[in-house]
Amino acid sequence: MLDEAVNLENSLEAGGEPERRVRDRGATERAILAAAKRLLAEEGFQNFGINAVARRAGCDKQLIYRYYGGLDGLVEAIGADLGTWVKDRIPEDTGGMFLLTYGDLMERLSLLLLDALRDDPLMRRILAWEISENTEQVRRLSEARSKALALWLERMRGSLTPPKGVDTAAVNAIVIAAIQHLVLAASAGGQCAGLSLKTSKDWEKAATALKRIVRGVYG
Amino acid sequence: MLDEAVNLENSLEAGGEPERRVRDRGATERAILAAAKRLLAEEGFQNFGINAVARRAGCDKQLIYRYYGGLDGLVEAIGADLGTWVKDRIPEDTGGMFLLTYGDLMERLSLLLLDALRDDPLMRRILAWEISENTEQVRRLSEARSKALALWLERMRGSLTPPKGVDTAAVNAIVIAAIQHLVLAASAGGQCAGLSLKTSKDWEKAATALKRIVRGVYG
DNA sequence: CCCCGCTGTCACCAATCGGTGAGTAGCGGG
DNA sequence: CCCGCTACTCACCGATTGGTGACAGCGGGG
Repeated sequence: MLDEAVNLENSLEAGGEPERRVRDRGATERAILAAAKRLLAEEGFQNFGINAVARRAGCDKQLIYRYYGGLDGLVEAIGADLGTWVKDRIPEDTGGMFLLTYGDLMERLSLLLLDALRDDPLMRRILAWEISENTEQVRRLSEARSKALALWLERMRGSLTPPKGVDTAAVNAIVIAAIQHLVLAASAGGQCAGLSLKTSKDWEKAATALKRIVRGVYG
Repeated sequence: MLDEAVNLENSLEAGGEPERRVRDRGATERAILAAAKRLLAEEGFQNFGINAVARRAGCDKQLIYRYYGGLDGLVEAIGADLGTWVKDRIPEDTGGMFLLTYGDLMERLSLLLLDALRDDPLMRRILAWEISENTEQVRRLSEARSKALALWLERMRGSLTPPKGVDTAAVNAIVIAAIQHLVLAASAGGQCAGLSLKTSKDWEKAATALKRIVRGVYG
């Protein structure tokens, strides 16, 4: 998949013979999808359009219309691809520790989510997109992302029962919101609410504070 | 200021006589700024451009170049205008309660910030902009917004000393991040991490959870 | 074998973008 | 009254956008 993308991309400026493309619809489709994902991850949703994707995929935009029915279909394909996100981010074992309290679990999950978002530019861009626009396109993508996140959380939680007397849904949503905004702000401007978020030392402080907050509610 | 803006805007489609504009540079400048702020607040940064602002202000874009030196200058003017945000949002008295603990203060501040952001579309759009782009334009605007927020927090805090043993800067940054993301997500999609944020009942639940979190760290 | 279909390319469309230079219109001072 | 300064408008530029129709070339089935 990646090889094909690179090949297609380079075929634009590769000197020498014209380097005729192989006629392989499947490969082209995958190359387009890969190019779209890379483009979105690297450049953001601002300049994400038919022309840009076609340019990066090294093919004509007409093919995007033909194979995906336009940008909407392509975005939908990206959303469908997001389902794989979960599998990649689930450690098989719990790292030797088991029989956790809910507090232990949420602390661990928070830090895992923080790290996962920190090195997933595509997810970050989608998150920013969700916040900035409210088109049908984005709504579908948002739904896919949300479902993936929910599934991830559910898998990680296992069979642990949440404590009583606390609105865990609301509390967890706020914790997740904090994590997401922290990562987004850091990724965009290197800081959040005056807190610098550049060096790994900065992130340690943030992680410590996050742990403290989670521990504060869940003991 | 508002009257002028409305007047200028309507002068486009107002039937009847041409409704000649008065030649008043100051008024035009203010009308442009007001139009820009309204446009940004209502439409977001996506379609925020010279043409759109001029269209909404009911004047030629050339005037924007002349009076503000282009979009950058106009954005800068918006940023400068953000300084007034603080004054509008500071209640004169502390509502009868004084001599608060730091926990009391942060709880109150959190809820105030939540509400303030909830009914300030311009601030929300700027926030979303900060997260989605990293141009010099946005960086300046971000700085102005950040400074306004910091000033607001400082004014509200008064002379209360923070507790020891806690990285209040980091913790507060995370709390603020949570609030901001909550409001942004709600404004865009009506929910955040599976938590619905539409009805006032939804928001009560969120506020309660937020209070619980703040109380958890600051006692 | 030829022909049809599928893959891929190219040329073109109207609309909009940011940006600029030249020209018009009205107010105020002499 | 008239002239000049200034606020303001208009027309145009090249670039880019999303979108469409026509065409080229290879390959497999009749």
